[in-house]
Amino acid sequence: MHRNPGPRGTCAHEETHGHRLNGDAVESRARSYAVSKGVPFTPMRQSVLALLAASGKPMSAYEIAEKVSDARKLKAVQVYRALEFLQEAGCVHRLASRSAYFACDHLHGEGETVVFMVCAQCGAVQEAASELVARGLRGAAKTTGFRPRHPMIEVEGECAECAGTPER
Amino acid sequence: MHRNPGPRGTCAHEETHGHRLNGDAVESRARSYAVSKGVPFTPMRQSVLALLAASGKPMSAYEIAEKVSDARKLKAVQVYRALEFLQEAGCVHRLASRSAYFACDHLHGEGETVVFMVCAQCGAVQEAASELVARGLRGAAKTTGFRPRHPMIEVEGECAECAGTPER
DNA sequence: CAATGCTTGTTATACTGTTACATATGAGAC
DNA sequence: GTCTCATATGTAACAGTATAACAAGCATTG
Ligand SMILES: [Zn+2]
Ligand SMILES: [Zn+2]
Ligand SMILES: [Zn+2]
Ligand SMILES: [Zn+2]
Repeated sequence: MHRNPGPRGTCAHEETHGHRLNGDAVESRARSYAVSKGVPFTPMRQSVLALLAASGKPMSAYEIAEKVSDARKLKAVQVYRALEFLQEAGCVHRLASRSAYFACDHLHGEGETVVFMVCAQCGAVQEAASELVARGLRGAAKTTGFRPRHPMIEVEGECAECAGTPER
Repeated sequence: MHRNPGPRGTCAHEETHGHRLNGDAVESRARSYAVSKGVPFTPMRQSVLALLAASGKPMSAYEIAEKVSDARKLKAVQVYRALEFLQEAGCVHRLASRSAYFACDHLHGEGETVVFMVCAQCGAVQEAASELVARGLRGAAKTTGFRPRHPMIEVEGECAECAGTPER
């Protein structure tokens, strides 16, 4: 469903949406990953990813379960299973600060240190890789001999729109 | 309980303990905060803080409820209330990546950007403030006009001890 | 004493996530 | 085709995390 709607351009009513992303590109990344693992990209996985990509904002697993495809009401465990696959595929991230999940259309390199910037007003998430942050983390670790493996960086704040349009 | 045990030096069996911290100093910080807010530093708050400080490792709220003072079995809500106070007082942090709480004996400045380094093996947490990370975050935010407020940085990895003594 | 403000005790409930097991589906192997 | 195997799905129960609501206690103060 909702395949090939043409180019996903910016649309006029951003306030109801999260950061617009290219759902087709995200989905094709998921498909590639599925192929590479020799597993199917099932309708279940497709639906969850499509919902997240269309929303563009973080949603809790239960929120996803309610809203997926307007049809069959999913159980939480089904959503978690789909999310597990999508996270492995790199199409979805988990926001620990909110226990929420969101679609990502970036292609993250292996050692990349990614910063999630979460708007406290509208919930939208922006991502940025920062080599400077990565260096800072390595420096912090070195002072104590800590061996860093998986950094998790989430910054709460206000996105440009919400900061410019307070309380709207 | 376990007041004035003299200087808290390193002890011989670190594997069962987290990073040793000065429980007295932490508690006195909590007392100061209580005074400054005109509220009491109650036995409830004292017990929870003492347990966390003695353990030196992150514990879940329910774990705290079970282990506090060996006596009266606390309800979760009581633990959460104590933790709320202690977090405001700056004596306890929450680890979002583990939904766990740990005592902190640092005195964090207002805008300080703190990195939590969590050992995947032993669970111990080390903290370090990094101005370099702070600059990196500001840089990442600037590219999109994001206004950062509360960074949350948790790095999973291995502490020096566990990295040096794998699988022991 | 009475009023106020905060803490505590208690119950219930919401939200988040996992385990276990039965069933279905789909791709090779025979 | 059918068997077999691995994986995905359906279903139920449960474990773990966190908050809401309200009664009761205990202090300080007027
Ligand atoms: Zn991403
Ligand atoms: Zn916003
Ligand atoms: Zn700290
Ligand atoms: Zn360790």
